[in-house]
Amino acid sequence: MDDRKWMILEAIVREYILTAEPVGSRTLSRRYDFGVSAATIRNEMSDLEDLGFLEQPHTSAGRIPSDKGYRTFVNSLLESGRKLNDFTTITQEVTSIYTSKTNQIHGLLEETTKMLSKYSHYTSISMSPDIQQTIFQHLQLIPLSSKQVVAILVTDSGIVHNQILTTPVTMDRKELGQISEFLNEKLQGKTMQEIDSNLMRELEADLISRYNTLSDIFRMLYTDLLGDVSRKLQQVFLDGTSYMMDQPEFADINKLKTVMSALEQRELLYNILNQNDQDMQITIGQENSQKEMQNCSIVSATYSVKGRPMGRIGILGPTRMEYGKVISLVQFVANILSKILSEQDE
Amino acid sequence: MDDRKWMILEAIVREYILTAEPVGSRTLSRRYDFGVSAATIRNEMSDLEDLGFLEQPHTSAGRIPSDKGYRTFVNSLLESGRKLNDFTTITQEVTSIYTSKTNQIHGLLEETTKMLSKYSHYTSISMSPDIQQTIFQHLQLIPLSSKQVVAILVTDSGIVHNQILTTPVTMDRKELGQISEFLNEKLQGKTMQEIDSNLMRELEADLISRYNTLSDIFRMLYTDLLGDVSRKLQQVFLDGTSYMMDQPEFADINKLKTVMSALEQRELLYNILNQNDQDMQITIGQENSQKEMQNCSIVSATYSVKGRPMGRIGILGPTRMEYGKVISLVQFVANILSKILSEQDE
DNA sequence: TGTTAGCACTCGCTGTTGTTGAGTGCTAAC
DNA sequence: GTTAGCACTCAACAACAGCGAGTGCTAACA
Repeated sequence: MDDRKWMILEAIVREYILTAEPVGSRTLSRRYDFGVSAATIRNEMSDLEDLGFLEQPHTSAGRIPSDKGYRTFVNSLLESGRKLNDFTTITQEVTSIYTSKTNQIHGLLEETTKMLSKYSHYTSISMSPDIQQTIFQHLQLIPLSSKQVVAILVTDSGIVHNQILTTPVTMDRKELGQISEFLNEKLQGKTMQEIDSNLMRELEADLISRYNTLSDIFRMLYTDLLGDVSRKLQQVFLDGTSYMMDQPEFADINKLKTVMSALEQRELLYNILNQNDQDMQITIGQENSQKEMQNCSIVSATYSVKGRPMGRIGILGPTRMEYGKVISLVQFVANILSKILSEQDE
Repeated sequence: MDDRKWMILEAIVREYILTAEPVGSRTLSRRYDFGVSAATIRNEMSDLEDLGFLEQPHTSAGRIPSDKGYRTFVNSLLESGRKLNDFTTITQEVTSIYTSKTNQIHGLLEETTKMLSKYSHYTSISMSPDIQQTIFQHLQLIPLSSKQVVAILVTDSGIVHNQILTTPVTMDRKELGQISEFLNEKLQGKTMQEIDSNLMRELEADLISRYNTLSDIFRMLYTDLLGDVSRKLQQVFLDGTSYMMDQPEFADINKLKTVMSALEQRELLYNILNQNDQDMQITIGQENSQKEMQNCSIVSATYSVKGRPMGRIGILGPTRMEYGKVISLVQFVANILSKILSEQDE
């Protein structure tokens, strides 16, 4: 793959991203100056097709990039390392939106999703922190009625979960206080991941020996709040789905429906956002494990609190996506979000 | 408007809802037996058009119902009072879905929305309770770090809100305990609506005189959690948006986009669901105050806890909607939901 | 050997035209 | 008041031609 081929491929990708029309050799030679004629470009394009970087919708049309073509383009973007797009101009705006928001992580993520859509004109997704990665901070049990207890779990980075537990027997305030005090002492500083069934069994035994009392609520706490319920509690935020309809590739209502239906399934969203756990993750077309999404690309990044990765935010669009712009934006917003979250946790 | 006209109008509405094709006089006379010829029907249809119940897409097409036509049809459905559609067959399924769910209202509403879509094949919406209508039950302040406090508000019917407050000065556990104990005593049993700025000012004075201490956190509690933040805290659940794409009236991607964009605006969803506060509310086409929604109809009903209306659930579709089925379903689900919510609150 | 001009060919897109058929309104007879 | 008959309308569909952007191939050129 020589230099000229590379330049032509890049030009075709850029041109197609811009126009959404198959790119022909003449158009290309008119708009770009490669110092060779259309005929030469034609030969190069034919080669590029043989190599799998381009595709031809039909014989007498121009070429469009294949997934492999986009992939090469994107890799080169990433390797080049130069500033792709400059979003520092909106720093002010973004931070002001963030700080105006309640300092609850869900509110921040909701705003994040909105902003990603607003600035990219693509559909965007955020995912609330994987609770397993967070650190236990505080547990509080509040009696609500004779048989109902609200359990409040606070982990670091401002995540608060609550759960109503209905106990078979009446619990008095003192018992509840004992249990929560006990757990607060034992679980302090542990990551939620470390709080597994083994640990809880130990603690249960310990609790019985200490207070000579055993309660169902202890087990309920584990199954409903502390245990591996992370997936259940992880929220997905979605915005800008209607931007999908601006894309000519989704003019066909059936293609559109395939994608839109997929976007309604939380589990599926979770999967497309977590294909691997690289910090910056770009999935192009067929690379996507979810077949409903194989006409789409997803650019996502992790956000973190004090260096610990917590969740992902991302942008979803057709494979013909403005990768340069989108990658910069996602990276930029993920950085600010991480900064805000880390600061506020102090 | 004589009996025969009425029968013809009803037949046209039913036929059009079924086929989505303009209904002609011959089709009608073939499928229904009015005992008169197509020509007579033709005359009647012409009259119905003059009266504003029907419309003609173009000269040589059949007629379709106007909004007024649908309205008449729907009113008669409601007045007739007879069982429109029987959904009792799915009672089992619905209750089992509900009881399998965590007894948190948000989880229930999420499931409700999913079910409404699943059984109706239309887009559906739910709205979490208007916190103003709920009754204060408990407030808890948990110190998180030296300057951060988690405020937990529990109101009746299992609604728990939490909010992280960042105080300018360090609060000790005792002070927090005093404030929450004080407020719990004073606010017990009040509806959130009653907790207004006047009451809070009184309480603030009272608190100062009692403990000779004043804290910013008191005011923050009001502005961020107790005060008129109901709209902010009210969540909207949406599901089945992709069913919109099955409707031939939205084959035009621009019409579709208008509606889908509207569905992304929470404020707007709130408005369309709360056009008035009748228990069962049906808004047809142009009756809708939101112009983006004037190609749509919305059928919604309140759900309540122990007779107190809390929020709404609803179904949204094209004006050519299966009103009979949808009305029954919404009513049915709202009833079960109310029952579950009222029981669980005991 | 790589590059280029020329040329025949392909094929989706667009616009025209004709046909079909469901539907209408009107009129006159029942 | 009802109905049969009839001329008329008009969207939808299919067939067809012309256009134009694009291709691959060939032969000539540096």
